[in-house]
Amino acid sequence: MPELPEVERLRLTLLPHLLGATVLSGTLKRRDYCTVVGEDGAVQKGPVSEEALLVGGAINALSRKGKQLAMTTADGRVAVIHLGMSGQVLFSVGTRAPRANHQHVEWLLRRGDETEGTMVFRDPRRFGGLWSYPSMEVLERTAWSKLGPDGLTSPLSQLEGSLRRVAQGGERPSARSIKMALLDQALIAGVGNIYADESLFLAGIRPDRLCRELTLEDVARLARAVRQVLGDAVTKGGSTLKDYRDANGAGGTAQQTHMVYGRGAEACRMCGSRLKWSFQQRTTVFCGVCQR
DNA sequence: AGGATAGCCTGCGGGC
DNA sequence: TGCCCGCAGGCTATCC
Repeated sequence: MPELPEVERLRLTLLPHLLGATVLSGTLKRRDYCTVVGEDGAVQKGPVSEEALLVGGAINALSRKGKQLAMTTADGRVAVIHLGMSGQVLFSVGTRAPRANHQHVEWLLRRGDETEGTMVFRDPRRFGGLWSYPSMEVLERTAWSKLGPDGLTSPLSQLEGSLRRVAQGGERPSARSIKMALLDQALIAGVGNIYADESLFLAGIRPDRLCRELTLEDVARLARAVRQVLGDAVTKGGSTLKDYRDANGAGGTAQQTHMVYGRGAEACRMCGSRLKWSFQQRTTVFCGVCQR
């Protein structure tokens, strides 16, 4: 369940291995795992050129928006990784990566220090994927512009602004529950099921509250909670529930301090009352006492 | 057009 | 022990 903190952690741990590295080769082991986007935004699945896999390029940036990670080469090409729900990107020194099943893409790199390294993208459930763009401009125009402000790096006022639009007194008050809204990447980018539940708990807001009934105070508190929950999780290396690993194979520890996620029917860490389950299309856990 | 829903996909845990 | 079922969820397509 990689969400923003896990992807950010992956970015931070990949950075020292990739910055300045030259892509010697790229292999797509599953043909339909990569989508090539053209200059006009048209998409094409199927056979992928070496160019699309960044071969021959020198990686000069790793950027992230929400849960998407973009690798850029000096000549402008971009490859975007979505981890989906079970995706992992592992880096290893040398020309051979540890073998595992479901390895869909493999890159051989020559790093700045002249040693060779291998980067493998594996994704058992295949909810993730690789997207190739001719330039950052096309990525921004066709995809990232549709995402809301990044939950971690956008100014707090923008997160608040996004939530305000769908709340009481906003431009288009929404009949959706706030839980569903938090999962909407067009509203705030990067929040998934784990951190939506955690943010709502911290803000003291019930997940089934309707957006249009939230007050401006609720919205301000929630925006701050989202920012804090995501930031804390990055510091802890993300949540490793089962699959998640950073580029070096290390797991995170944020799951140890979850207040509600995965704790249905257990005692609330704040008030001791029994946490409740609900299903807003996704499993949701909350405290009926602490959250109103 | 906003909002709800189905479906993609594999691994795993529970029940029998 | 082994099999079947249900569940996990990010995202897109589709329907109402």
